[in-house]
Amino acid sequence: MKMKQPFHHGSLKQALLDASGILLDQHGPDGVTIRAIARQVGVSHAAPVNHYKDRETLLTALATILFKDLLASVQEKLSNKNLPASTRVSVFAIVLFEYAMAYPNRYRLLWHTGLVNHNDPQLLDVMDQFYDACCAEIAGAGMCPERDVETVAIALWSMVHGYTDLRLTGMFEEKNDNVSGCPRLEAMLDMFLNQSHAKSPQE
Amino acid sequence: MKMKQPFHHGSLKQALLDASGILLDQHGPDGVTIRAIARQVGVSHAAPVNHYKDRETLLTALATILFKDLLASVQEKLSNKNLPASTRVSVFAIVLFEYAMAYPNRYRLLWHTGLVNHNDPQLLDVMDQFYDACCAEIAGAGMCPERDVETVAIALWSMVHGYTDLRLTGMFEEKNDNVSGCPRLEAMLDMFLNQSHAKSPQE
DNA sequence: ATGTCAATATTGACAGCGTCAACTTAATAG
DNA sequence: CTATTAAGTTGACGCTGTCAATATTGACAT
Repeated sequence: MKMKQPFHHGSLKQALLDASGILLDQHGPDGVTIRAIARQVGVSHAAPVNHYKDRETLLTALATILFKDLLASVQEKLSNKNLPASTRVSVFAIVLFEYAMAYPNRYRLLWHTGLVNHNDPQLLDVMDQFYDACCAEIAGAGMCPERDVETVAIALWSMVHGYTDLRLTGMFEEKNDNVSGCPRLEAMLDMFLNQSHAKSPQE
Repeated sequence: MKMKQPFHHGSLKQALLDASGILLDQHGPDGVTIRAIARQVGVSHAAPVNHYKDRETLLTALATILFKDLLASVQEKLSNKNLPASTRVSVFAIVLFEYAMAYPNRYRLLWHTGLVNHNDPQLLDVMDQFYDACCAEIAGAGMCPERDVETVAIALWSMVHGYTDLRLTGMFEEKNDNVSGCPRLEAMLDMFLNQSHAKSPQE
C-alpha cells in the first residue's frame, strides 16, 4: 500500500536547498540541475520555480549559505582569544584551503560565474563580512604599519584563493599534504607574514 | 545566383578553432557550443565531431592555443635583456593580469574545469613551460636565497591568479585602474618582491 | 459552514544542447 | 576504373531550463 504524498510539500524551499547541497557534493556544480533537484525531493520538474525563479537564483542562494558556513568556520576558530597574532591571520588561509580540500565542489560553486550571480546583495553581504573580518585581523595584529591594510588583505586572500583554485584544477600536486595540513601553504604563509611584519628573516 | 558550397570544407579543423575563439570573446564560455560553432562556420551541427570527438576536446584544444599565446606574450616581454631583475619577475604577473582584463572570457576558459580537461598532455605541457619559465626567472634573479624557489614561484602565481580571478568575478573593484596599469597589483608585487629579497623596508 | 482567493504543485510543451547511428559525398590510392 | 576511406549531412534520442495552462489545497473572510 502506497502512501499518497500530500500535494503541498510544506517546506519545499528548504528541501530544495538541502537536495542541492547533496547533489553538489556528489556530482559537482553541473549535476545540480533544476530537474535533478526536483527528482531528489520528489516533486515535479517545474515545482522549484515557485520558490526560485530560475536556476541561477537557486544556486546563488546555495552559494550564499555555503559562504556563510565558511565564514562561521573562520569566526569559530578565531573565537579562541589565546592565538598569537600571526596565526590569527593565517587562520583565514588555512580554513579556506581545508574547506576547499574537504568539499571541492562547494568551493568550486562559490566562484562559478556562469552559475552564481556574484552581484546578488545577500551574497555580496557575506563576502564583505569575510573581507572585513580579514582586514580587521590584519589591522588589529599591528601588521604592516607602513603598508595599506587593504593591499595586504587583498594580497593574502588572492594568494590563498589562487593557490586553492590552482590546486583544485590539479596543479602543484603535493605528496606531503596530510591531515595535519599543507606544508607548502604554510611555507607561503610564513613568507607572506614575515614580509608584512617587515622583519628580516636572518636575524 | 548562389554559389554552391563545396561538400568538403578543406580546413574545417582550423576554422572550428577560429570560430570558437570569436564566440568565446563575444558570448563567453557558455556561448561556445558545438552547434553554434558549426553555424558560425557554415557546416552541419554534427560536422565538428569528425575533428574533435566531443566539446571538451575542442575547448581543451582552444585553451591550449590561448595559453600558448599568453606564454608567448610573456616571453616576448622578457626578450628585452635590459630589464632589471625585479621587473623581470613582475612581468609574469602584469602580462597575465592585463591579458585577463583585455580578454576576460579567454582567461575564464583557461581555468574552467567543466569545459576544459586539465589533464590533457598538450595543455599540461604549455602550463609546465609557463611554470618553469617563472621558476627560472625567480632563480636567475638571485631572489630568495634562503627560500625554496618553488614556493616563491607558486606563491607568486597563486597571488596573481587569485587576484585576477577575484577581479573577474567583480570583487575589489578599482577606480584607479587605467591604461598604465593596476596600482593595486603593483603594490602587491612590490610587497611580494621586497619580501622575497628578505630586505628590511625601513633601512 | 461556506465560498473565494492566493499559494503551490502538476502537466505538457518548446527550443537548445551534446552525441550517436545511418547515410551521402567526394577525394584518393591501387 | 574501382575500392576504400575520410569528411559532411540528416535525423533521432535524452537531457536541460523555462513558460503557460491547469489542478489542488490551505487560509481566511463572510
